[in-house]
Amino acid sequence: MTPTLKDVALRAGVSTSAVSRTFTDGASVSDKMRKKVEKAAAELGYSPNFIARSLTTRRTKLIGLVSDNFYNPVFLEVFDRFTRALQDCGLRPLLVNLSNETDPESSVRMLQQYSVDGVMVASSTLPPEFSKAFRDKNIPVVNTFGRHATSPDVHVVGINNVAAGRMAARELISRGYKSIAFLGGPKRATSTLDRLEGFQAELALHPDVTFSYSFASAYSFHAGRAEILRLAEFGLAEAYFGGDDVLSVGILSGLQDLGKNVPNDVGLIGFNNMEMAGWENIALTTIHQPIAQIIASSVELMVAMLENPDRYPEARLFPCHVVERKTLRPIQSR
Amino acid sequence: MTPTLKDVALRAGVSTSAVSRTFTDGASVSDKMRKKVEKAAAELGYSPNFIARSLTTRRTKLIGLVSDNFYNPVFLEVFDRFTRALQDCGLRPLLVNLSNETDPESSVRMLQQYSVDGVMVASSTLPPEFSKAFRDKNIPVVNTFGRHATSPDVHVVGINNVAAGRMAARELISRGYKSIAFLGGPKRATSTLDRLEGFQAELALHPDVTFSYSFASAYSFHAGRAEILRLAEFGLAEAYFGGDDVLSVGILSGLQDLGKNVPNDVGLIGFNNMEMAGWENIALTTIHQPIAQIIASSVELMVAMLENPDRYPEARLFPCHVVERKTLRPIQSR
DNA sequence: AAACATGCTGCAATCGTTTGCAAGATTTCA
DNA sequence: TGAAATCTTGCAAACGATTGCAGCATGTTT
Repeated sequence: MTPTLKDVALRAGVSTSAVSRTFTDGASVSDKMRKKVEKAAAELGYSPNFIARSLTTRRTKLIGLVSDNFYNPVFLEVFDRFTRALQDCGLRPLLVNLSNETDPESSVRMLQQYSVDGVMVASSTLPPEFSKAFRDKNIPVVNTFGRHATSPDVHVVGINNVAAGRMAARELISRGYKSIAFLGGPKRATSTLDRLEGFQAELALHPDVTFSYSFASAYSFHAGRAEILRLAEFGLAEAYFGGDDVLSVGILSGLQDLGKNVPNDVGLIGFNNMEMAGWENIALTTIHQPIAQIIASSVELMVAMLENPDRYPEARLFPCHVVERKTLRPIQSR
Repeated sequence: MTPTLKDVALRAGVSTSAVSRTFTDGASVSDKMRKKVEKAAAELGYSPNFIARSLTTRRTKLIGLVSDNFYNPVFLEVFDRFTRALQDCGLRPLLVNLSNETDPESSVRMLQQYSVDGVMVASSTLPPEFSKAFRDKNIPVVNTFGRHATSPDVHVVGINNVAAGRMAARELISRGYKSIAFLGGPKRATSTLDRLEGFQAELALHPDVTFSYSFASAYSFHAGRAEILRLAEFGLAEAYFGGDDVLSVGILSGLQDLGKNVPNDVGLIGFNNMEMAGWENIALTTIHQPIAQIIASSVELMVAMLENPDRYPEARLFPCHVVERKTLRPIQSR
C-alpha cells in the first residue's frame, strides 16, 4: 500500500542502501544520487517507516508519558507543555492513564514492549518505586512533580514542598493571623505531607499563633467544601492553607456560604496558581508552582539522558512564589 | 539487553516459531510445549516486542489522538476518558498537540510514519480537510466533536450544534426574557456558527423578542469578560447564551462587576457543563454535552473500523440537555 | 604518471517478530 | 491394527528499514 524503501530504490534504479542513506542525516551520498532518490521518493510519496527503522537503530523516539491525575486543572497546562516540548525535540508522547484500577506493573511492561526511549512520570502521588521500576529495566525515567528526598536513584524535577509549606506559613503570619490551620489533600499524598511539615515547622517558630490541621478526602472542590463545613461546627481558624487550588476554591465557597468575609473574617491561601485562581470572581491568593520551568527542565533532562543513559541521578527543584489576590488581608505592619 | 525470542527459544531448546506461537493467541501449541516455553520466558523475564511484531502483523495498536484544544477544562475529562477507553481495548494513544504553529500536514505524515492503526481527531475547530487527509491515506479516522454536515466522508461523533442552539433559545424564551443575545466564541469555529444558526432560527419564531449577537476573541474567561464589559457600554440584553462555559463564567464575572443581579437583571446560559459550572460559587445554568457517551461511541467506532476499514462513514449525534442551576430565573407561566 | 587518500555505492547481514508450508507426531475411527 | 484425519513443530522467508565492509571512482600529492 504505502511505498517502501524498495519501491523507491527500484524506481530510482539504485540500491536500497542509497535510499536509506539519503533519508538518514549524516550519511554519505553524492548530490547526484540524492537528487535522483528524492525525485523518486517524491513521486511515490515515500517517507521512512519509523517503526521499522527503530528495529536497527534501537530508538523509537517514543516517550511514555504517564500520569494518574487527569482531573486537576493544572494538568491542562502540563499536558500542553509536555506534548509541545517533546514534539519540539522530535519525540512522541505515548500517553498512559494510570487510573485507580490499572496496575502499575503492567504499565511498565507495556511501555517496555513498545520500546519507548524513555518515560516521564508526571505525578506527585505515584510512589517512587514506580519510577524505579523503569530505571531497573534500563529505561531512562524522570519523575516530574516527584518527591526528591526518598528516591535518590531516579531523576526528579519539581519543587521543594517543605519549603513551600514554610512559605505559606510565613505569608499567613505576616498578615497577622493568630490562629492558623492546614487543610490538606488526602493524607497518603507525600506532597501534602511535606507541605504540612514545612508549614508546621515554620509555625513552631511563633509560639503566639495556634496551629491545627486536617485533611480533605481528595484534591477536589467538594472535598474542600465539605471539610470546611464540617470544621465550622467546631469553630474555624483565622486563616487556612489549602492543599491545592481546587481544594481551596471549595473552601472559599464553603466560607462564603457560612457568611464569612474573606479575607477579613477568615484568610485563605491556595497552592498551584491554576488558571481559575486568577478569575476575577474567585481571586484566590495562592502559591505559584513554576510549571513551565519544571516541564521544560524535565524534557531537557530526558534528552540529556537519551544521550547518556548512565547520567548520575539528580533532583532539580524550582522556587515557588506567592501571587497576591484577594483572599488574604494586607500585610500587618506591627 | 532485554531478552528476545531467540534467547527464550535457546533456553527452552525449541524453535523460535514455538516461542512466538505461545505468545500469540489462537496459535496451535501443545500444553507441554507451552509450559516449557513459559518457564524459560519467565526465567528470562521475556515479553514480546510489539514494535517488531507489528512489522509482520501490520498492526501497531497505536492510535493517534490529536487535539488542538489543551486549555478547555472539559478536555481533562476528554483525555481521561479517551485514554481509559483505548487502553481497555488494548490500544495505545499517541498524543499529538496541534497547537497554533505546528502544521497539520506534518502531523499526518508523522502519524503515518509511526504506522498508527487509526486516528482520533478530538476537536470542534479543526477543519474537516484535516481528518480527510487520513482517510485519503487509508488510515481509519473518527472526528470526535466534529461537524457532521460538511464532511460526509469521515466518521464524526458529537452533537448537533444547531439543535443545541435551538435548545438554548427555547430555554431563554421559557424564562420570559424578551431581549436575548448570543455571545459566541471566535467566529471561525464552526461549532459557534452552528449554534448561532439554531439559536437565531428558534428566536425567529418569536417576533416579540429582540435578538443580537457578537463574538468573543477566544473561548476563554477573559475574552468573555472583556466582551460583556464592552457590550455594557451600549446597553445589555436581558439574557445571554454564552459560547461555552469558560466564556460564560467570564461573562458572569463581568456582570457581577457591573453590579447586575444574575439571573434577575440578566440571565445567562452556558454550554458544555464543565466541572466548574457546578461549583456552588459559580452555579452556572448550562447545556450538558454528553462527553462520556460521545467518547465511548468514538472508540467503539474506531475498533469497528479497525476490523472493517471500509465501513461506510456515519455521523453519530447525541442529544444535549440543560442542567438548571442559578443563572436563569424560573420558568414563567404566562 | 604513479601512489595514495577520499568519497560513494552496493552487497549482504541484521534488528525481533510472524507465518505458510511440509513433515513428523498423535489421535480417531472402523 | 491400520489408514485417515488432526495436531504440533521447525524451516525459512518475509516485514521495512540500517550499516559494516569491500570495491570502485574520483581527486590530490609528489
